[in-house]
Order: sequence, then structure tokens, then C-alpha cells
Amino acid sequence: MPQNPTRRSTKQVSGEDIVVETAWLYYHDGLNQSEIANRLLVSRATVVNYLQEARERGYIHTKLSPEAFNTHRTALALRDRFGLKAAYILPDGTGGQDDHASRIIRGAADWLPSLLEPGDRLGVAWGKTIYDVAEGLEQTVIPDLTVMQLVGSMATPYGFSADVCSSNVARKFSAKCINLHVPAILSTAEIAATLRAESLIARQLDAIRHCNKILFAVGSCKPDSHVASSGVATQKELEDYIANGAAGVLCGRFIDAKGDPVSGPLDDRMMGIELEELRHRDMGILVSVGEERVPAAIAAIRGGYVTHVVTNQSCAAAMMERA
Amino acid sequence: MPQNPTRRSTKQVSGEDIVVETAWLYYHDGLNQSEIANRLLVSRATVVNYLQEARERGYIHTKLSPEAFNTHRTALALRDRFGLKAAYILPDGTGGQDDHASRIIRGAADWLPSLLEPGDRLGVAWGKTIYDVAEGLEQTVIPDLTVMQLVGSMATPYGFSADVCSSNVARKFSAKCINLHVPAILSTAEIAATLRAESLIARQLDAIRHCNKILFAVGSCKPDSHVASSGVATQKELEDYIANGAAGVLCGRFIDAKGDPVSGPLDDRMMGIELEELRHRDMGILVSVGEERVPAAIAAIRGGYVTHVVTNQSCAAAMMERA
DNA sequence: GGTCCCATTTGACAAAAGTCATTCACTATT
DNA sequence: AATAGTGAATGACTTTTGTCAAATGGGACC
Repeated sequence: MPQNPTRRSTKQVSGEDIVVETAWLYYHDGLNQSEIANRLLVSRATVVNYLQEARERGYIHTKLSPEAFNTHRTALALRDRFGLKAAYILPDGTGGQDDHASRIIRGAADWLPSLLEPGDRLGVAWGKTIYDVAEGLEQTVIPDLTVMQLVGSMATPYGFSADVCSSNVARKFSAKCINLHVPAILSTAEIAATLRAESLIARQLDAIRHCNKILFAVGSCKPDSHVASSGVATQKELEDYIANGAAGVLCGRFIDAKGDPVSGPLDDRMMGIELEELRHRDMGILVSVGEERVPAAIAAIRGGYVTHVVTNQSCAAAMMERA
Repeated sequence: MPQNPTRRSTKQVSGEDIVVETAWLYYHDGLNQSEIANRLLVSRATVVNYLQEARERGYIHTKLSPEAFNTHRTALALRDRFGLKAAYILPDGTGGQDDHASRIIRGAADWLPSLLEPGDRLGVAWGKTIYDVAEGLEQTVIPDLTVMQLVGSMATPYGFSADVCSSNVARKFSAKCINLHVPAILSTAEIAATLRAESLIARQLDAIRHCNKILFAVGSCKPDSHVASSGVATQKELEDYIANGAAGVLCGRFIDAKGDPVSGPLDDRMMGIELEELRHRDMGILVSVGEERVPAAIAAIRGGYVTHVVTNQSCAAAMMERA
């Protein structure tokens, strides 16, 4: 309004625009800060401030491309060794388990959006890993995506029940969400059967049979597995399955080392997608965290449930060694 | 397998993976080079080399977010002043016309992908600006996108004929392309009418009436306009239109200052979408380069052809001043 | 086993970027 | 009209990053 006073306020008049200008010159045109300072007739320190502001405002976005993780040696080796479509291998952390895990989870969250496309129906399993992946997802709109809960919910104190996992994933993608409003495990096979016959439930169970992509983790078959600690299975039941050759857990179902279903006392009391329905989908995305889960991961791959793997260097190495 | 001619052994064992590890630590974890050097037990200079390699391999991607250009003051002002859905205003270059132009074009190429979604039918006009935008587009897959040529082709020595523009845009998006296999201008209205009646052509012309988004530039109505220099119109014809109040050219058609069609000798001899069919689409994306085109751009906006504008600071200022 | 070749690595130096206390112009208040 | 307050801009200094010529070490060849 008042005439452009040529001093400080000049900068003010162009206002925030100068921040964008600075960011453009720096990131797009590749000038250094001194060059920019000269052009804009400000001090270099000011350029630093502008750039900082641009970063704070989220104008600048730096990311590692997926190719960085699926075209290097280990990734290609794992892919070829197991006949996968792709493997996404993150560098090992230098910290402990948590560091490893958080990298894999961040990696999976980075990669997932590029694996999905409009029209997909994504089945989502449950567990801490999947929950964390959902948390890590950037808000990204994928038009016409449907997310589905693959197994019933369970009352865990941890907050990563199956319904929470699927809802969160759906929210991050602004997708439609089909939840399964039943418990994961019922006290008797009869009650489970009754519920399955219930028309609403039957329709939900039918819907999840039609998903084309699946996101899941595997559980190891150790006594401390989530299957036990979350109360889905008792210690005794778990031991039964192990005695029958169980090598891992996938969507609450037990598989042997070849990936085939292991039958046991829980099967009929469980609500959720069945193993046969999980095989040979367009895409099976396995997020595998922790070396103790390597045998389970191998079993899942052998069973034909997996086309894409996200894990880290050391697990990838362990997988190739043990297979 | 012939052992990979490994170079330095220990470091080589982890192979190229160490480059990814370095990039991760630097860009994702935010460590500085010295910290990384300590962790990886190499010199800092080596870390620099790894990072350089990561950049060369295209692992690292830095971009300015669209918000940087359509949420700052000028962009919002332009948008509100003209009732647009969005304006994307690039900083002025410090160089000459070419510098200005190349920024706008890069900006448009950066922005366009985020404006399109699966299922869209994008009509593409022609001209050097549009051609350059197409060149600048990153290869991005947009599923189920159809690109359409809006006006007939012309024999220009410059290589930015309408068919080339639409084909290139389609190629960059891996989209289906509907081309219009006719000249832009015919010697008589009769021949034009005959061609229009031709079933193949009629179908193509019909198809382009159904696009929902349109990408175009405007031409000024000066004697040196592309309309004249590319041979679509003679100097005399151009003067006729100007005498009738033409303020700009849009898809080969002349409009007055209010954006209404200006009739003249060429109208019936021209092959391509008509002005009325261009108005009020879901999205009309105007890429406007050069202050001499400001009146034409204003006319196009007033005429209701435009919902989104890409231009630079000085043109935006000029537009607001003159309107 | 010795020697050469060559890409990778490195240390020392140079350039660029980041920090921070201070200055400066403008505004609002009295 | 004087003054205090505000927040951007700045210069001097520190830290981080980049460059380059020289060194290093593995493997191939003799």
C-alpha cells in the first residue's frame, strides 16, 4: 500500500515469496548461498534463514528412492533366491533390535504407497509390526482403495488389534475400510460357526476373500510369540502346534516349514481369512522384523504367500543362509 | 557364478549396500558425515564419496513441494482476484526471457502430475510452451489416463506440432493417446467440412469433446505470434481478427478481451476443438509465459477457460495490475 | 613370489553452510 | 516527539561439507 520503502520492508513487501525464491535458487538451480545472497541483495546469513524457513514450512522434500533399496546386491540376491517380485532391504541399524525394527518399519511405510494403485483391495493383518507401519505411513491419497481387516479383533493391552491396524492404514490412504466386527478367537467352534453364518459377518468374511494385495508380518513360533502373549493361544495350545511342526504364524494361522497349514485346536475357533485364501494373491507384502522370525519368513515365502519382502540386511543374509 | 570382480575386499563384501547405508544415515537419520564415518569405520572423505555415488545413482530425490508455489502471497492473491482454483507462481528468474520461461515450464512440469488422476481425459493444446512442458515432465505412471490432441497438426519447422505435444505428454504418463490426424488449417471451409464428416475424424473430434481437463497456453495477438509465424494464419488474416477485437489465441481460436470468440476468416477452415467446448471443464490449466501474453491470459481467464494458472511473479503482478 | 595396474581410500586443505549475539528499521504507545 | 518493543537482518565465528593429489592394497599376470 504505502510506497515500497527500499529498506528492510522491501523484503517485507515481497513477503514470504522471497523464501520460495531462495529455495528455488538453492534446490532447483543449484546456486550456493553466497550466490543467492548476491542476487537477492541480502546477507548470506539471511539466505540461511530463508532456507531454514522453507524447510520448516515443509517446502522441501528429500527422500531416498525405492530403487536404492531394491536394486542393490542383497536385494536382488534375495529376490532371485526366493523367486520374489521384489525385495526391499534396509541397512542394518547400529543400535539394538529397536533400531533395526524402526528402520524396517520406516522402509515399509515409505515403500507401501508405491506398491498400491487405485482400485486395489488391500488386506491388512495385525500385530505390532503392522501397527507401526501404519503409524509411519505418510498421508497419501490413493483413489478408490479399499482396506480390509483380515482377522478378527482381539483385546490386547497393546493397542495393535487387527481393527486398529486396518483402520489406521485406511485413514492414511483416505481409503474405504471394511472391518471385521468379531473377536479373533472364540471359546468354542460352535460359537465361531454360528457367527460365521451370521449374514453381516458372512458378508464381511466374503469381502476379505476378494482382496488382491495383502500386507502382513509373520510371527515366530516361540513361547513368547504374540500369538501367545496377546491371548489368542494359550501356552499349551501353542505347544500343540509346535509339536505338529508349526514354524510360524501368519494372520493367526500356523504354518509348517514348507508353508503348509498346521492343524490344531484353535483352527475352528478362529475368525478370519484362511491360509488357502492368502496364497497366490497379486501381491503379498511381508514385513519381517527380527532374526528370530527368519524361519517363519522362509516358511511363508515357500508357502506362496509372499511376493514382496521388506526386511533388513542381516535378516536377508540369514534367510539366504538358512534356505 | 564368477565372483564379482570385487575391489577392496572387506568393504566390498557389503558391496554397494554401503552406499545405501550411508545415504540412509545421512538423509533419513540426519547424521553428519563425521558421525557416519565413525560408525562405518571409514574416513569422512569416503563418506563424501558414497554420498556422491548415491546422488549419481539417483537414490536421492529432492523437490520443492507444490505448496511452496501456490500458498504464498502472490499465488493466493492471483487466485482470489480471478476466482481460480489455484495459481502456481514461480519466482522470476534473474536472467532474461529464457530464464523466466524455463522456470515456468519446469514449474508446470513439476505440478502437472499432481493435478491429474486416474481416469482423467486430458486435452492438450499445442505450441512451444506446451511442447517444452511435455519435455520437462518426469516419467510418471498415471493409470487409466487418456491424452487427447485438441487441434489439428500443422507443418511447423519447430517440431512442436499439436500431435507431437499430445504424444509426448502421453508418453511421459504412460497414457493412452488419441491423436487427431488432420491438418490444423485447410485451404477452404468446404474441405474442412468434408473432413469433419469423415467418420474416423468425426469420432476423434467427438472424443476430444469429452475430455475433463485441458492443458494449454495462450498466444498474444501480435503480428509475431505463433499463429502467424507457424503458418496457421497469414498476416492479413491476423489483422482481420485484431480489427475485430481479438486479444489472444487459444487452441488456434481467437478471443476478445472478455474471452468471447472473435469470428473471422479462419474459423471454418480450422480443425480442432471449438471455444465453447473448452469452457467450464473440470480443470483448465493455463501455462502463461511472458508479459506480452498477459492480456491474452486475462482474456482466457475471463472467458471461463481457466481454473489453474502457472506463471511467474512478474506476470502475476502484471495480471493483477491490468485487470 | 614379484611386479604392475587401477580403483578405492585417505589426509590436508578449501569452500560452503550453520550459529548466535548484536544491530537496525519500523511500529505502537504515551 | 520521544521511547520502548519487535522481529528481521547482519557480521564474525564455528562446524560441516567438498576437493584433490597422493597413498594404499587387492588381484592379475608373468
